[in-house]
Amino acid sequence: MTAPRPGARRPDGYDPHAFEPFAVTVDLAVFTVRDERLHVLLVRRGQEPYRGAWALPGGFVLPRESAGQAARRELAEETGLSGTTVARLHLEQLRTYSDPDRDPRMRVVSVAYTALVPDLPEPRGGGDAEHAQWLPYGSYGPLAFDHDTILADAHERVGAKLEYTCLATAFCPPEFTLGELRQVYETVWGVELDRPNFRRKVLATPGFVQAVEGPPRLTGGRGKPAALYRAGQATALHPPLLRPEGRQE
Amino acid sequence: MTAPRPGARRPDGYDPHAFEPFAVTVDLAVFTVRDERLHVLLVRRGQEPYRGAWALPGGFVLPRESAGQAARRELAEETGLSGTTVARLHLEQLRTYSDPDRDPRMRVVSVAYTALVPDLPEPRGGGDAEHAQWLPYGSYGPLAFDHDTILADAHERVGAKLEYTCLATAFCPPEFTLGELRQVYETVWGVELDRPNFRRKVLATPGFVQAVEGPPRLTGGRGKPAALYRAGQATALHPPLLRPEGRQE
DNA sequence: GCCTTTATAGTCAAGGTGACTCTTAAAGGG
DNA sequence: CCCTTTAAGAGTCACCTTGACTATAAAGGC
Repeated sequence: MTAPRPGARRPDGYDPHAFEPFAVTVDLAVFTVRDERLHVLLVRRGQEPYRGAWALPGGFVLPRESAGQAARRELAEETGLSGTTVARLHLEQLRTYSDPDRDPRMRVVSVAYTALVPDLPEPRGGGDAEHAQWLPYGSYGPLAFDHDTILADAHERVGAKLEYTCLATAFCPPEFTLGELRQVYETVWGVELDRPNFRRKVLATPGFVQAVEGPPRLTGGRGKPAALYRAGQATALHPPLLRPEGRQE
Repeated sequence: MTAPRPGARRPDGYDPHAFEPFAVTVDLAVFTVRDERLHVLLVRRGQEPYRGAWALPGGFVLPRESAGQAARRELAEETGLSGTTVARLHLEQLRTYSDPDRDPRMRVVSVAYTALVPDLPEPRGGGDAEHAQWLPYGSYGPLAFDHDTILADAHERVGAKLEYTCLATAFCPPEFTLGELRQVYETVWGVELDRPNFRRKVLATPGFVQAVEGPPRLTGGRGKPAALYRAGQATALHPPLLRPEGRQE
């Protein structure tokens, strides 16, 4: 009834040719906050199918690498960032998409990853169709393949993780103000948060952020200069920072 | 540098033979609560590698099915339950394991699923090595392949989801008492919960459970007979029901 | 009839939350 | 230079949730 299987109890002999070969790829949902809007890294397809449509960056998993290694390699290639820089970015497996018809050409199983990055300089060759570009979330037509679904799942996941992890600092540069951190929450959730309450909750969570000693200023904008903070060593938030009319998956 | 890729921007022509073929399987971490202990469904391997070791049930994804369909099919085969019964069980994708060396024979990428079931009758042919068996969580030696890792990840995920979803009812029969529901939390989390407080929180969450009209009793054990409840239509818990010294992923 | 066990009701103090106000320190415009 | 605008940051207050705890009710075992 079924092919032999690694790790199963079936008595059949093991035959490497008795299974259907699949292509395995990774797809990347890369988010950043730029100009107070959530942006996504996308590439324009130059061939059929979906020629001319936007798609998530990604690529094949190579013979000797794991899906996670493939994702980090693709992220470095698409953003033009150095390997050491990419190694510090937040990259997390989202889930795997395996509908038999998700690619009209052949059977492709794709492991999707979500990456969160601070506002980076425009990817190498900005504006060049050869490289990925930042687009405001939602500001594009339908994406190729099932990438709209993947991106929606990724957005939902990021929004949920902001509630109970310190993930928001991954969107920020090494040193940031509480206003910038609040911007992350407001941008991803699409809501406005009360400034004093946000401040109180963040500072009340040990290990979320830690104050930077230096001069308590960082100007360029209007208003009273804000103190600088660095990401703390905590990874989970207790208690969680729930969004106003919160839902979850 | 890389093979051509569906959904990417590369200008290369598309060549279905330029990628490495992978086998794609599903692995199942199936939990239940039996005799106040958390149990897992395992199969004993009858062949090398890991001959004689316990392993998670699972199998190949067939050419015309998605990973989710494969998982449900395998679950029906391993438990001996009917397709309609299995269709009602809670089944959820956990994550994908793709280390190049996770199977010594060949390249196998496995999509892991977590299933939660009420205390079922022993799988067909109970005690028969041909079929899966329930074992108390942790009561076995090292599992085959990376299945210890998968199972630990699944356990962590289930524990976390009990906090902010109505998942616990998936462990219970159609009608259950609040004591049984509390048993689920205590068993999965490995803690004791205060009865009155647990009751207050569950009943305060709209849509978590709904009272059954009938006679407010279900006896067989000691103590005052408990009222019966059914699972409500809610899926998320607001506010969450946090475990005592809670951690998360 | 007593003791044990479990369900269910109720109390209370501590702490977290949302909504708000007020002050301070900058930038920009006339 | 003054006044307005903007944002940071301090502080208040009523409400609600929470954990810890006490009390009562209803069953079974001896």
